[in-house]
Amino acid sequence: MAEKITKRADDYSQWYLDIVQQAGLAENSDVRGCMVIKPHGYAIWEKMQRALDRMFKDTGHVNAYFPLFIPKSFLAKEEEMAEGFAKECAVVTHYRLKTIPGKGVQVDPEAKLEEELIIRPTSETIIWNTYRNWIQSYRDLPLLINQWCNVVRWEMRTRLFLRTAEFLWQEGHTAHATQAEAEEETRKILDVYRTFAEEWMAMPVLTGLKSAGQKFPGAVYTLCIEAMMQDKRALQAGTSHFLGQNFSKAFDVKFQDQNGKLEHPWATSWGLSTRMVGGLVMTHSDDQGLVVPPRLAPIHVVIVPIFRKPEEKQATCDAARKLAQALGAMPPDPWYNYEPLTVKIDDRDQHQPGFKFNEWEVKGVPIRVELGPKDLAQNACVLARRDLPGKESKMMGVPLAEAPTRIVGLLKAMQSALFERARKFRADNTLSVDTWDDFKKKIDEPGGFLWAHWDRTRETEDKIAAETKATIRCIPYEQTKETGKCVLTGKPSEGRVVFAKAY
RNA sequence: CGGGGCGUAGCUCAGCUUGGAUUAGAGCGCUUGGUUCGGGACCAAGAGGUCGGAGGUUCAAAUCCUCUCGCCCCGACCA
Repeated sequence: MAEKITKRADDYSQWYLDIVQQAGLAENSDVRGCMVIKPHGYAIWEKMQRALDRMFKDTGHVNAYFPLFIPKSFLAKEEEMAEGFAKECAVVTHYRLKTIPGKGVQVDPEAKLEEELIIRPTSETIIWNTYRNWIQSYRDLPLLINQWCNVVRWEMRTRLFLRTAEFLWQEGHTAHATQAEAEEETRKILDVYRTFAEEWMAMPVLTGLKSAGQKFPGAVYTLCIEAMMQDKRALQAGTSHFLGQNFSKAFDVKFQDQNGKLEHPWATSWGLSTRMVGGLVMTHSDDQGLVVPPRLAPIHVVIVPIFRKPEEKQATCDAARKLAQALGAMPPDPWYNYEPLTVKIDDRDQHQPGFKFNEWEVKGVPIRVELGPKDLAQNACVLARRDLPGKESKMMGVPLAEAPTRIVGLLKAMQSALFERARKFRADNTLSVDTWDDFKKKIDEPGGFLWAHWDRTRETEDKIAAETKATIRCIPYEQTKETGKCVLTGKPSEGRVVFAKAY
């Protein structure tokens, strides 16, 4: 355990892989492009799930589950979606193997499926095929359903969490009687995502509209939250789509309104995936290891008792257990989703304290408590915050009786400090550009988010992408009204959009 | 899918050019015992590898050849 982590400044993508590996988040599996999410990584995902799930429930959504397999013909019913996903679909063609003595197994050619099944890259088709039977009256609407599941997109090039062939996510699929209501839902979910990203992940995000070139195939438009990683590249962190009547028409879903008239319902869909775990790593972690925002930390506090003699071990561990109990008994707080604080006591005697300090720093535990004979003698302990590493920032001589309250205070302080730091980083790496020369220069150096005018055409967007590798990340909601000239073509523009190189 | 790099112990790698005396090695990690213990301890003794896989050349292959699989980087692609 605990070797060197490549410095961010030396090799950012190696640094990312080192963090993921050494913090025990995930590893590559023997299946190309598919990862094994290890307990510590999965625990973070579970925390994300619980926080998001509560937010979905609080906004009236319910969970359900739809099949992994989708008849191939379903995909074809919505043409734009078929086009968008055809190239990355895994296909099931047979339903049986046969064993060959001494040679293992082979696909039984007799067992060919009449209709091939694709493995869901997303579930709009099977869900809207099901909704046809569920929706008859305006009284059946709105239908507000979410599912937590895995999906498969056969990616050429994969990176742990950020882009894998199989990943975990939630996908919401709603049906509404009116266009206005569906559009409101699309916005409402975007707001849920923004709140989740900023308040739970401590990850500042831009919210806005995707350009036509970047939207979800099958959507009328796509809204997104977009974050900046520490290498100044953009990460699409969540998307919410207004689907219009595209799927209700494709799957012939109709309802009778109050006047007895048959109408196609209006749809939305929205998703957020395990990619967010990668985003979390790349937003907060440092050269020492993982940094997890306290609200999503699987372990909030680690207590390291310090001892040499058996009686010291006894005494410090007793005190550690007492403190852990006191922390666990803190009143339920929506701030950590009404869950008890999790506390780990590291009483292993095969490692020295210094080793343990480093190991828990690599794993990103927000608060460390050091508890040795000297502290015990004055009924105190030492506290250290993960985002302020080093000996200097330790808080010495904190009375044990006050420790639980102090720790909760530190967790909250750390959460906001992480958010502020990330926000400042984004602000420091965001600039406006007005000329094409300036754009080409600044997209490479210094890089980051470039606010620029754009003539709203697909051709210009593609040209800029081809020449600079920068894409339009979003057309932000929050911006000052300003007319100008497209940075490439000079044609009139009614507002700036954000360009960046993206993951 | 194209270009490049790399696959030898759990991890990082040496050995390969010039095939054979290396009985396949080192450091870290792991096991056992002892001394240690407030920022990655030390000593000793151990366990652990069909050299990514399959063919081929040869008296002899980790080493040479062919094919194949995987990983990393760059490109193309990417809701």
